[in-house]
Order: sequence, then structure tokens, then C-alpha cells
Amino acid sequence: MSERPERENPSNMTNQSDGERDGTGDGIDDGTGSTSATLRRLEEGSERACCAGSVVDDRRPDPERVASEEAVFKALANEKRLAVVHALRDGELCACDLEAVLDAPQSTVATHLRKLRDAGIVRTRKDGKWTHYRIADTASLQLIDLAAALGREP
Amino acid sequence: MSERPERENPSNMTNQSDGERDGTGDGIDDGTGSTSATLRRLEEGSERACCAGSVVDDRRPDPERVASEEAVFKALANEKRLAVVHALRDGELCACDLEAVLDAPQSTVATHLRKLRDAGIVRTRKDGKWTHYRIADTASLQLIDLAAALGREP
DNA sequence: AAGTCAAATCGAATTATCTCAATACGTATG
DNA sequence: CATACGTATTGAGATAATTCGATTTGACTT
Repeated sequence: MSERPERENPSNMTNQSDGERDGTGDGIDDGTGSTSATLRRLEEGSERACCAGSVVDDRRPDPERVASEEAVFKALANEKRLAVVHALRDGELCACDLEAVLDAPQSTVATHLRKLRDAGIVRTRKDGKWTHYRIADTASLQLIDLAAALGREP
Repeated sequence: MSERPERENPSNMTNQSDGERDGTGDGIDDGTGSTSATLRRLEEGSERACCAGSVVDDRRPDPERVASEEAVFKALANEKRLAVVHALRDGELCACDLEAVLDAPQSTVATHLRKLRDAGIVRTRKDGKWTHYRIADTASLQLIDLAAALGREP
């Protein structure tokens, strides 16, 4: 019964962005008592080479910042919404055009467009009964290009 | 004659410094508005001022590219996984440290770390019984910074 | 006013993701 | 070998996201 799906993971071949600095001279310690990691084992007989506990507090990110990042990533974490953003690269399109791009029912497309708008990725322009969509900020295009570069890597 | 509302508009305007806020139904540009619809019906009986159908084909993105982008965004579209990436900015941490950062059960943390690893966002280094995690590519940090900038805007 | 068209919204079914206790696995150490 | 420890995986219930028909809203046209 010890059949694993894939435990083989050859995950040590590329070390491009390895900004690894060794523990010597790693001035992380606060003066409040416990230093990190390997030094703790000397304190008592316990075996602790990891899991410091104090350093970790400094590593906790700002929840607000994380929340806004999450909102942006969630908005783009969808095939159809990404297709919309790509379609708008060369200029604005109306909702019915985007309906053709996605090849999906009108209500489905409208739902996705609303999410993109709520996230601030796209902006709208009303022209009579038509609604034209455009990219709100070119930064979102850079974001997508970066993601494509990252995704192509493995 | 076919007064398509901006069909071929290579000059992208997606500038963030446009003073036009969307709100609800604010027409800009053409002051008089309905110059198109009236002319359309004279051409033929059909009512088409939008929704071309042929241009749209060129706007469809490469599905493979979209898929890899989607994988990256999905991996980062989660509060806890974003917290992990932020925590790893200053250097690698072992799984138990990250457990403390997230303040979540071990199995939950391990599941998130697995997803980040599958997406190529982080990489692991085995050291005895400990597993150390680090950022695989600094591009993911740029990605997050860009998302933060975008998310702060609206 | 009635009709038409483009969009937006609603509602409910389907599908995906998150969470976490239980368990399995690998690596030490006694 | 047995035990302890750190970590990975599994399975299932809870939660969230997606889909799309039906309906509504707003903007024209006749």
C-alpha cells in the first residue's frame, strides 16, 4: 500500500536567484533573549535546529498589503478573465466583442467583466447602449507578462 | 461609414493618469453621441454598430500562454501562500518556521507549500529531517510588488 | 408607449478550492 | 530495532468560485 503518486522530485538543479547568505554574521537576533535556530540547542538539552519562533514575527507581512495583493491575483487567476485582458491589449472592445472572444454566454462574460472591473483591472466607457472595456493600468499588462515568464520556466 | 466605436486603435491609452473616473454612465469623447446608429441603418437593414466578429479572432490569446499565466496567478491568489512568499523575502525558512508564520495546522501549511512548489514559486532544500524553503525566482517578488501597487490604486 | 437591443443582475446547480485530523514517510537518535 | 521528530499525503466536510438560463435595467427607435 505504499504506492506514492509522485514523490520523486528532482528539485535541485537550478540555483539562479540563490541569494543565500550563511548564518555567520547574520545579524537577525533581537536582544530579547532567544536567538534563532541552531543556537537554541545549547540553551538546553533539547534538540532544536530549526523553528526559532522569534524571528518569525518579523517575517509576518502586513495583512492589508496581502489582502490587496490577493484581490489582484484572484481577479487574474482565471482563464477567461486573462483572455479578456489579453484581448484588450491592443485597445478597447465592447462587451459583445468580448463575448465573441471568450465564446461564452452573455451572462458568463458579464460576470467576468464585473470582476475585472471590481478589481480595478479594467475600466468602462458607456456609449449609448454599448459598454466599452479597456485596460485601466498598463501595470496589469506587465504583471501578466511577468507571470508568463515565470510560468514558462519549470 | 461603418462608424465602429474604436475598432482599430493601436494607440493604447491605458494610462493611469487619465482623469476620467468611470462611476456610472459618464459619456466622454464625442459630445453629441449618437452619430453612428442613425447612419448604420441607412447602409442596410442590419443593426450593427459593434460586435464585428472578424477582428475578434486576432484578439484571442494563445491558450498555452494563458494556461501558464493562470497557474502562476492561482498559486498566488491565496492569503496564506502570499504570506509565505513574503516571509521568504529575507531568506529561506524551514517548514516549521512557516507554520509559525501562518499560525495554522501543520497539514494546512504543508498543503500550501506543496502548491507553491508545484507552481515553481518556491524551491526546497532538504537538510536532515528539515525542509528549507526559498524563493525560486526573484521575478515572483517583482510580481507581488506590482500586484500591491495595482491593488492600492482604486 | 411599445418594442428592441446591449448589459447587468439574480438564482441555483455544478465545480473547484480550502481546511485539517488522521495517517504515512523519512531521518535521525537512543 | 524502537522511538521521536519533522514533514508529506490522504480523505472528507466546509467554503468559495464558476457557469448560465432567466429576468431586469437602461438606451435607443418607431
